[in-house]
Amino acid sequence: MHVELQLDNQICFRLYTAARLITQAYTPMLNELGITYPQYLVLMVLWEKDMQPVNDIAHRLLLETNTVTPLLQRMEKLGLVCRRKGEQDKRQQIVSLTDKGKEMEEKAYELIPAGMGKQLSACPLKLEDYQQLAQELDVLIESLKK
Amino acid sequence: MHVELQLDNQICFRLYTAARLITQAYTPMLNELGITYPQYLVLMVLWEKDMQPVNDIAHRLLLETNTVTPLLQRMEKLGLVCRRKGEQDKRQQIVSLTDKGKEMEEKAYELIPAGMGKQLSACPLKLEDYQQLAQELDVLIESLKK
DNA sequence: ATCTTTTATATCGCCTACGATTTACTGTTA
DNA sequence: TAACAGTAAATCGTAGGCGATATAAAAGAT
Repeated sequence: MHVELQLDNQICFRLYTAARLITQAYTPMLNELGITYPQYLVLMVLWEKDMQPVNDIAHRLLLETNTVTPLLQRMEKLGLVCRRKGEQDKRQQIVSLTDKGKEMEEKAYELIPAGMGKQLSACPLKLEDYQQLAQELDVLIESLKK
Repeated sequence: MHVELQLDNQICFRLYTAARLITQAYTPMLNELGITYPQYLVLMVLWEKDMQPVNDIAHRLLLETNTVTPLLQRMEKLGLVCRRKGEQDKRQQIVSLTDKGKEMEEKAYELIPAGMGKQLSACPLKLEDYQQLAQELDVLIESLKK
């Protein structure tokens, strides 16, 4: 078989796998919070800056609105966010955190860094390795978004 | 907000994003082949070694059988693989490539390395960077699979 | 040999992702 | 201002991922 087509030689397969596995590592903590990983991402975006239109959230996460809209609808049902029409631009839906959504930041702060630290304690990567990894991923991401 | 919970500080968000974007980069070539990225992964596994039970394919890809089974069912409909009961162990389904599935390797070899090279030509990462990235991802993956 | 446990797949339900299309509203132009 | 092009969300359909459960066959125990 062609060497170029071997699974072991593919950066994409590694990214695909690493992304799934590290998301799975978040799951126990996220289960305690009652949310999923993409929902956690949306909350992080809103913790940084509350009251954003759907498009801004989607751009921040590099997702399409047809992914984010249903995500927000589910989060609204969970009582984490609320959505209301934009006042200057009525096409927009402005998404804001409910009290429950805001309070979840403290709970996440108590659970997630500790939980991930525990799960990655066996991982021999050092702080510099993570920083380098982050930097290389940023370069790759920047090149791939058109 | 807590620095630990900022999107920009999260390796997981980078992996999640990089995985999605690089998969999207494969899509134009995979569309020409009429398959999806996970289907391409299964084909690569079978190009390496034909006639494998569902479990072996799933283990190779670090996926669950409840992901792989429907994937294989769709690939069977596309005429890429066929499945038949194992002879020694009748619980197993042995998956093998059809002629169409085998021929796709050559087409993939013509399309994919060239297509990805083109899309990553703007990416400033060098060969050593990719090798290092691959190595760090392998370490991370190894630590995360239980 | 029968009963129990384990194992290999399959099925079900929910939640993403995302291409394609639709709807409502805005901004622009004739 | 009436028509039109552009934009923000929403909707629809298809294909993953994955937890939970079901089913059938194999392996082990009594």
